[in-house]
Amino acid sequence: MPQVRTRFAPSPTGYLHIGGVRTALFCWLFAKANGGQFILRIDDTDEARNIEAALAPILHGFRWLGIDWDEGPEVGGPHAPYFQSQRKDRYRECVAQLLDCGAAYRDYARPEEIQAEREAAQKEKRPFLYSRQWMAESLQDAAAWEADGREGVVRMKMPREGKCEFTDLVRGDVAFDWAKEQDTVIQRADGSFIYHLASVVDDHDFEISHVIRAEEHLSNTPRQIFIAQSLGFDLPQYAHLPYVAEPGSKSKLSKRKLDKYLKNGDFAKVMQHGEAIARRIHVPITPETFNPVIVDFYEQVGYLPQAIVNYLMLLGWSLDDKTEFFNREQMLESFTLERVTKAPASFDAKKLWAFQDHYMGEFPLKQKIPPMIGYLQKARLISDPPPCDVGPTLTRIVEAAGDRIKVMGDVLDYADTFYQPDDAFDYDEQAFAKRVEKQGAADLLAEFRERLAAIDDWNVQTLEAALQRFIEEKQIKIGEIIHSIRVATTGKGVGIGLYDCLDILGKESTLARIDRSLAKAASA
RNA sequence: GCCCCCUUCGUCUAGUGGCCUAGGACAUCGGAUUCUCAGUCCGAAGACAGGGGUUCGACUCCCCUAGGGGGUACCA
Repeated sequence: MPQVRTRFAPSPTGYLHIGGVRTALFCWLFAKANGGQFILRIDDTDEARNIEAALAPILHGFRWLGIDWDEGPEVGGPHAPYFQSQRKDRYRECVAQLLDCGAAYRDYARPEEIQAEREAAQKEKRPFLYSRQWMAESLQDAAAWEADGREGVVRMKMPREGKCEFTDLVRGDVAFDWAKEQDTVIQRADGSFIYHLASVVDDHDFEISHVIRAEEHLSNTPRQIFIAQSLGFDLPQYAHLPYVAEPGSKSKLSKRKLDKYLKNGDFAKVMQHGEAIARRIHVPITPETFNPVIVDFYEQVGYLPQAIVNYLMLLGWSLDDKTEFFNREQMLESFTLERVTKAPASFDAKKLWAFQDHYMGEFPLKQKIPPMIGYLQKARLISDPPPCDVGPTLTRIVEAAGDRIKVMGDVLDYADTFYQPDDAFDYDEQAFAKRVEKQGAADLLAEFRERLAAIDDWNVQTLEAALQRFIEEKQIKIGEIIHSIRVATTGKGVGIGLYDCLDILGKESTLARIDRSLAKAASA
């Protein structure tokens, strides 16, 4: 096989769409699995103003996911520039060549005139084909029409017989009638260039061997093939991927329909969970920047990139009937286009969550600590720079929390109380009412507080022993006391194991917190 | 309207004529374990879009219908 080169061509929109990443991932995977290169090209044909700013989050997102590019923005490469906005001279040259060889023509029809022909055809239920009435056969034609105030566009003079046949690496053999293909515009009246022309020229110039893109381009392929062939280019291999569909439907996933997706329970849960974290770390929550259709959402909330990549890889691809987890090497070893599915796959935020759960579980404790310190800082629970003793304590907390922490941001829920002052930590009032203010609970708590006060050697074992002895003497079940201790010392109804909790807190804090809670209960 | 593509449990999928009374995963629902929560273990329920062919035999091949999606743009 000749050198494999694939490309992904994002538009600088300011955000990285989850569906776009999936397509890019497959391009990257295919290139890397075949010892090739992955190129990033920027589709900024329409006069985008602030390209740099709109591009930054996209490049950042790719890097975060570990999808690195061999050529493109910021890294350059032998075919630079990789921005369509900077390649207009080249497109102009190609249009001239197309005009010269007769594959394209200048057309002076007004949009209304084309529209009228189209409607007439539809009325008669026959396929529309432009009459080429305003096709300039000569310079004189052109001059005359221009004098008439008409504006010219450049159209491809598509073949009107035969079939366009090609083999798609995902779809198999596909065929289109040439006669059904419109004389597509390649250059607008204002001189700007249409995507199809730019794309074909770029793919050729950048030596792209495999055009892997979303299936919405399948129907566009014949016209691109014609443009490429007319320019004398060798054709790349094509592979059209099914698009990523919205939760619970087969429509294409779109950033704009967030409201609709939030009606889906699983999607809503993931969103709410993310929002709760975002609020605590002061990340603005707007549909434009913060929602589960955008990759940045996951980075903010603290998902692991490998979870996202693994999930996305399995959206429209599978190795067999069993294998679910792939590390980098396994991905590259097993990825093939042949095993890409043909039908669209809906995005299931809950399943992504399950992958996150898995990868978080095997992520080394030590490596969790630095990012988690970041969350504590952003939530203003600790200073920046962090106090030097934060590491060991946080490690104990995180270890005790175990797999309760699903994403990095969850650390806030389990650690916050340990970083708040004994006289000012927050209470979950509902839990407090249920467990501390309950009949008799405060008395038991007060009694057990004295047992705690008597412990000299404060550790998990002695704490557990003390509580066990206490419930035996009192002839009560552990459930009758343990919850009130938890709420009294942490303010929360749920949390890490109680003995770990008290040990981390230390004797002094534990007693102070119980006292504060008893006072609070008494005053209620 | 015309052209093209697609269609297996709620979701992601395995399945290339007999291995399928259709397998796995997520979600769901039970039950067990546990100091809460999370987890873990065990179990249950759940699909070949419909109709015709072809064949000894069809989830697998062919045709039709329906549904979904895309294209038909001086959008990408």
